[in-house]
Amino acid sequence: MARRQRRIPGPLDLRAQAILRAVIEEYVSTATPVGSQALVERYSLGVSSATVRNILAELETAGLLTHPHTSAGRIPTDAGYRFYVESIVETVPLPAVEQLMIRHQFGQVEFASEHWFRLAATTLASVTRAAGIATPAKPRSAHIRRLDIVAINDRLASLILVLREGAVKQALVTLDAPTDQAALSAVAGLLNDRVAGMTATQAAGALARIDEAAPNGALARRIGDRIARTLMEYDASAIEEVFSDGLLNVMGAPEFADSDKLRRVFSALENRAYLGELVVSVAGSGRVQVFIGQENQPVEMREVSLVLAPYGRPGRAIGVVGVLGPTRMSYPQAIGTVRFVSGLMNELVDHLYA
Amino acid sequence: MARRQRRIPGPLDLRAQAILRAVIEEYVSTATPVGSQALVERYSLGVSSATVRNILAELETAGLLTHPHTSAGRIPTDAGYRFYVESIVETVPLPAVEQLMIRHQFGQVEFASEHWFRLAATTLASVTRAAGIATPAKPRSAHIRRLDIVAINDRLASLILVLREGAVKQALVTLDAPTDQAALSAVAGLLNDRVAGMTATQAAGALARIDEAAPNGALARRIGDRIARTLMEYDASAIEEVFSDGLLNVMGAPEFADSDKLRRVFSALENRAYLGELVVSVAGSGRVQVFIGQENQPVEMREVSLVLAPYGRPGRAIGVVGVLGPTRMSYPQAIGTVRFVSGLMNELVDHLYA
DNA sequence: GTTAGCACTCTGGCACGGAGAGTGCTAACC
DNA sequence: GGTTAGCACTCTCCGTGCCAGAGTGCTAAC
Repeated sequence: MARRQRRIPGPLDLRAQAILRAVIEEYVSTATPVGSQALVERYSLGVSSATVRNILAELETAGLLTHPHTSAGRIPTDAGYRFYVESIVETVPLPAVEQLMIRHQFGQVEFASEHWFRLAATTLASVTRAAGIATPAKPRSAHIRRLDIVAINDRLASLILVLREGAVKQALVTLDAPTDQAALSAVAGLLNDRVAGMTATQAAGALARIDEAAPNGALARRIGDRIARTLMEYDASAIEEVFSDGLLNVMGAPEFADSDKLRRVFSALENRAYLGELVVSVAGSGRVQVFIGQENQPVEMREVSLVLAPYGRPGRAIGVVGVLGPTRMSYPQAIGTVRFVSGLMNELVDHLYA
Repeated sequence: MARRQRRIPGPLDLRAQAILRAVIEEYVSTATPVGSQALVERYSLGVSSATVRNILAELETAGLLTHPHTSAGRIPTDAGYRFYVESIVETVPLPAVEQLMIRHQFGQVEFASEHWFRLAATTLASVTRAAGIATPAKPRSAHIRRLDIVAINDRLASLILVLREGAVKQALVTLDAPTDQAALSAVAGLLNDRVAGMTATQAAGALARIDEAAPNGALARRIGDRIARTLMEYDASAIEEVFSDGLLNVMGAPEFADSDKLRRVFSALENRAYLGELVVSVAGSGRVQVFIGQENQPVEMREVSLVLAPYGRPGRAIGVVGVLGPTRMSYPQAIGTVRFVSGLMNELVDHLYA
């Protein structure tokens, strides 16, 4: 059987594919190594366990399955899952009933766009029984739609920036001299005229041309600086926030009975650099992406899988929604669900920009 | 030794207190049951192990220590920790060096008040090596300082409410008829005059008196309703958000090697009702509160302890900062740190309201 | 009241052994 | 040639027994 040796999974005959599929699906649902016996009993393969054993051995030399030890059943390798996802199984769209239910839930929170991405994570978590993750849609470079300045006391003001992309940013500004709300409103009016519709760099340019000698000029300058800095900082961060829900689902999986594994995954999730990079790459791809076990860069993530999809408008704001689960997860379902939710988020964003 | 039987820990002689203290401090640092031998070796008690054993037995009948099994050392009970915290140990103020370091960190984020409470949690986590938790300061009933309306498209507007307490709330409003920014600004001006400085209920009253027949009256009415609802919803939630950091520290403790315990604690932390109640009670108390193991209402929290303190201004906004750790934690240090951080937060809030 | 001494108890680790599961191989079969 | 029955073999898992070690509680002496 080691006759047709192959390193990369080549064209597998249909029967082998069916058996690989059966092993994966059985393992996904039972979490225990799958033996030849169990396969012939539970799947109508039309062959005996001995034949199945031969094929299992083949799949193992092809690198798609392994053995925890000699007398145990087979479990899929990461490559096995990958092959399964790419070549064997067609992704199942989310059942219409669930689609309707989710749409209904999103209807409930109606127009509180800042909560959509949280709801997306929660929904993904409950449908897939894994952890749902989501980031708010964030533009590569934000545009100021409008700014407002509110006095807090005579030396302190709150700067409120409404972005074209829907987000609101807030910052405090200390003032050199006692200033009342009237002066602040005047400056707000002035600056609004100057910077509305601009990005951080454009605004910085426009603000540099403010005449400090003009009435309220120094104040406008000071506040202008704060605006530019706030926007720059916002643009500089790849992700604003990563919201996750249902981590408890993942914690419940038998592969995480050892709390050390959990620790590793959690610590990877606290690593904003990694997540930011991931989000950027997924956002760039424009479609559902699957990262299985070893395919994840950080070692701590090598025992889990991610199914991620971007949402939003490429030119404008982009965010990511997805699912995190053990490598032993139902990929077709996860992919279908993530695809649906990202589509739904797209609709919502479109509605906002229409 | 069962002569002076007592249910509630009565006045313990000084030597017994010293031994209880030694047991607790030894157990806190080693996480293994403490035997009489170890005590005489590591603490200069001036008596033999036999005497120590007698006293340990006394402490056990007093309910302050237990035995995992006959031939094991002693571990403190929750009552033991409670007695230790209340009667034996004086809380240690945070070392000046660390105080300075923390002040410095808070200086770095300068005036982004929305981030203070996150930083507080992060700081508490890193200093105490447990999990830090914090909520933003939230008023019992919010006051509108100012409102602003920004058109998103001709049927959709973003409502921005700046609260006296510093927070900014955002909501979307769908419009019955196509409306431009000019009309929205006019309505914003009108409503600002009407509701500035009001609470939700006051605003609802004032808004009810808007004449729908007046120019822009219907629009003002619609937006007014949205304002009232947004404020009501904000007031209704006991807590806005609970931010936690350093949960990894807690996960690392040996008592959580079993991932099921972790699961329980996490699920309790997802229970907003419980947290809300807790925050309210701590906020009401006005001082550092310690909840040890069994003293926590939810069963899932019976294996951890909380050290919490309120911050903010009683009449206005109040939040909570604190630490969550295993019952086997260094209470004096935790209390000292929490006290310092809540004091620091008070200073910051005062500065904002001054 | 304190202490030395000692019997007693319980855990944790380790070796052993049998049951069970599943494999790989061989030889027969269609 | 592919398929299958049969079987020896391997490895885990689990329960049992055993031993060393830690620590207690008690007693009797100081």
